[in-house]
Amino acid sequence: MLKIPEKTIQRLIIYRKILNDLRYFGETNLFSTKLAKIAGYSPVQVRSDLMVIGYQGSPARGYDIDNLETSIGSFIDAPKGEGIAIVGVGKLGKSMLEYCYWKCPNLSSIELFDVDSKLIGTEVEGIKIHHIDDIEMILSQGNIRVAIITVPPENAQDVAGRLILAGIKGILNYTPVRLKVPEDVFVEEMDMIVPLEKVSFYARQS
Amino acid sequence: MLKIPEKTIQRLIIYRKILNDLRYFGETNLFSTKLAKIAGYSPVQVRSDLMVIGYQGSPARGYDIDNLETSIGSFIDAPKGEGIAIVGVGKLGKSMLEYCYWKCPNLSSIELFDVDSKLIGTEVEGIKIHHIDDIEMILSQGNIRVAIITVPPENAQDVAGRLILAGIKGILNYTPVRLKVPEDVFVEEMDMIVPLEKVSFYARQS
DNA sequence: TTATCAATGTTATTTATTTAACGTTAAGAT
DNA sequence: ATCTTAACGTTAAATAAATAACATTGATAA
Repeated sequence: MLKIPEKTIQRLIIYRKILNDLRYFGETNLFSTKLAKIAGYSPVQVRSDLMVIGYQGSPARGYDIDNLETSIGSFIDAPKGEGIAIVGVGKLGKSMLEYCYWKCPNLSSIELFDVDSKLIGTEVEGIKIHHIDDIEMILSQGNIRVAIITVPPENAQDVAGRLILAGIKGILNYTPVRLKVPEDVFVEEMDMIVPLEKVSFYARQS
Repeated sequence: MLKIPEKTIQRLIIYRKILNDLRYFGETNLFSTKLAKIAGYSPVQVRSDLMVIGYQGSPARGYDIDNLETSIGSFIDAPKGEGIAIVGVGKLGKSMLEYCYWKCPNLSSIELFDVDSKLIGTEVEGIKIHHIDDIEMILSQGNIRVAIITVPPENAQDVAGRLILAGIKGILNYTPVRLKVPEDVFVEEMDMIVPLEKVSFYARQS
């Protein structure tokens, strides 16, 4: 399978969000220049990204917003919706849950896990928290391939290992730990100290 | 000034964290191979990154952990520590605050802002929450150049504008809004939907 | 003292990504 | 009907980033 650059995928997701917003405001079509300006890229970048998904616009009318949004969706999204697991239901985990719960249109299911016995069995947003030992049992039922890790750093690698055994193929790692995973597992680093220090650095350069 | 690639800066920050951990466990020196393995990059990558900061190792002993950590620090960090402002003290803002408060060694000050009158004047981690209208007044006193935006999307652009007027040069944008900023302001997009959809996509590819 | 050797620093090559160039298309005007 | 034009799709060039190649270092041991 042809490997599509991560940056292209990221931009497509951003385009889709913008198109969604514009459609909400009643817009029906737009040109690459406008999309580029809103997204913060160049028009050529936009056009060559759209080439990847094979979407055809018209020189006269540009892109049909509704159509393009749908096209990006069918390229990016899991056809039957994505199920995710959130491991670690602390403050950050709860933030994530609420965010996903309300803002992710393509989420078909969310499972919550923790080790704290005081939390097990309680509910957040109507979703019950399971003990982490039940991960394999629960994940084997649904077709959940994505997990979010929001546990203390010392438990991160262990949790990652269990998730992978349970069939997880994509991880959002909110811990500062560098996870060791098989190469068919996709890890996105979500630690917030790195970007904070990075922004601090570049803010000073300007 | 020579522009240093963002990826290099990110990796340097990651190296520094790893070195700090190793030092904590009593290690004194290491080779590029080991650092690369832990970080998940190639040894050449590590060496050429370290070239950027001009750090010299020894073919026989590799890199002195203590020295290298300090060298990266003096390259990356603000000499007198960095002050940051967090705008929007909801669940996510509070998570961020706690995280920064406990985990960021180089933070010299944190200011909190919100619009909710119920929050103004109350404290989190002993830090008082100010009204957003006081941003310019308060930021003009300290030398705060970095801000974290964790407000509802509809207020994001307005907040960004005010921050920039108040002299902010770097922004961590936790909203899904594409901010319009002058080009001397560095923005790091922290929206979590994009990476979630991205991981979902690549998890399906494998 | 000198030869060995493993790991470094640096330059060159390759690969990936972005930007530019240019031919193509189709609506609207002449 | 044909010309103009602005934006598209695609190929080519330029830039940026990662990798490979190789010369350099300096501690160790013969």
